Amino acid sequence: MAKAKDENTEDKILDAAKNIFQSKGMDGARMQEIADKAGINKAMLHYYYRSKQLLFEAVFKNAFSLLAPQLNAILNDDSAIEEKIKSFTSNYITFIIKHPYLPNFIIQELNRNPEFILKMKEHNGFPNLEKFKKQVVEDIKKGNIKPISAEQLFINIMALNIFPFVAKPLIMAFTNTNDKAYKQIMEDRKTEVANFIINSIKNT
Amino acid sequence: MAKAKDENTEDKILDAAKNIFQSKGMDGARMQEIADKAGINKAMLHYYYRSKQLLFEAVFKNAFSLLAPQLNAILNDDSAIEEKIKSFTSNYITFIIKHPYLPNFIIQELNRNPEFILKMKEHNGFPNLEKFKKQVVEDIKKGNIKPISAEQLFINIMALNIFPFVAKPLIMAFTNTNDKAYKQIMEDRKTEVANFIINSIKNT
DNA sequence: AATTTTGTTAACCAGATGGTTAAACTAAAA
DNA sequence: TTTTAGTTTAACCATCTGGTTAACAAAATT
Repeated sequence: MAKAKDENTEDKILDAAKNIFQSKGMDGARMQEIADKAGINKAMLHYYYRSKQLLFEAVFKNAFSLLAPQLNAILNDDSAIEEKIKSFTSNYITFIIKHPYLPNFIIQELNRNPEFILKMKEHNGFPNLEKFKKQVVEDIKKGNIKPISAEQLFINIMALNIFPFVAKPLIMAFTNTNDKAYKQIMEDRKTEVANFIINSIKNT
Repeated sequence: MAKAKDENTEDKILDAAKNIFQSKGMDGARMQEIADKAGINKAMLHYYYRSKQLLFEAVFKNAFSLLAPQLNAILNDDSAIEEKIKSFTSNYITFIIKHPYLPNFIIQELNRNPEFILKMKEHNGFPNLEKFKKQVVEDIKKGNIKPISAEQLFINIMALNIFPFVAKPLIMAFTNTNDKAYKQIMEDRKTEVANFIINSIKNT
């Protein structure tokens, strides 16, 4: 993964930190390793980001702000619920294949430090269920879909999309697949998952 | 969480280590903290388990052997697929509510060290999909359920059951719920999830 | 050109951390 | 009662780790 050489130091640090933090977590990451990866002196990390904690937070916020818009796509979009689920599933899986460490990183670090989410909530663009709730209620009333709480449906959508990546080693072991086969299964899920959800909720 | 006082030292250590490792992970855990929690001298940890790594492995194997039988329940049981899903979902969620750190611990540490799963595969009783695959194929042939690959179905079942616990802080934030409301949602899922899955796969 | 500000480095530091050791203690065996 | 083997502790150690400092270099400002 060759880094652009015309990057300024601050960005070089952030890129390196992203890399190390996302694969090893806050506790497993070493400032020296980040400095080495960035090709600079360790003191520079502190010059630009003051402390490991602050550098970590910069990386975390960065990662989170990559994930949040994806979720908003399903929550605040105007399209029909069936369309939403289809496009979200396909887009989201494509997205994670591009950023494989992301969901696990966020989940792991939020579990280590749950108060952290409060800082994220302050940002505008933090995912919010209100609109989605209305849509679900409306669709149930119209008889388009079977009764289900919007929260449960939302959790199911997240679970089916995110979990397979978070639990990759577990799934590879249980299904006895190698990396290639796993990748294919994930590829299949781009349509599979949407069908699974829609089958479950649509009224026949 | 008062520990039984008649426990022998080895067990006291394992209990304390379980506690610390499962909430802080391998990297975040400190040997001194484990010793303190066990109420003994730090040297005892090394006397009984030689190193942090070996103590950790003891804890991990322990945790894994708690999870594996749960999965075998759905994979190697003889009951009908609909029954399986219902009982598994209910049992599994009950189980995790009792051991909230477990799934996250296993997933986190397997991601940190994916080769670790190989050691687990050696154990007999390691979950295996073969029987479940046959059952799914059979049920599709009979027209009981819609066509779906056993792997995808298995992944979906795991995802819907496990993810909400792994991503607890995320879900609480997005659905804007407190601990009590979250607990209720999980309680509801004991039946909700099974219905969701069965709705999706059963032929009408 | 002189000077101030910003960026960068090597060397260093204090505290934490996993692990060791030798001695003390305990209880069971001889 | 004495040995002996197993158990426990306090003190210690080498290394690692996040962070600091002081000197230096390169821009930017005057």
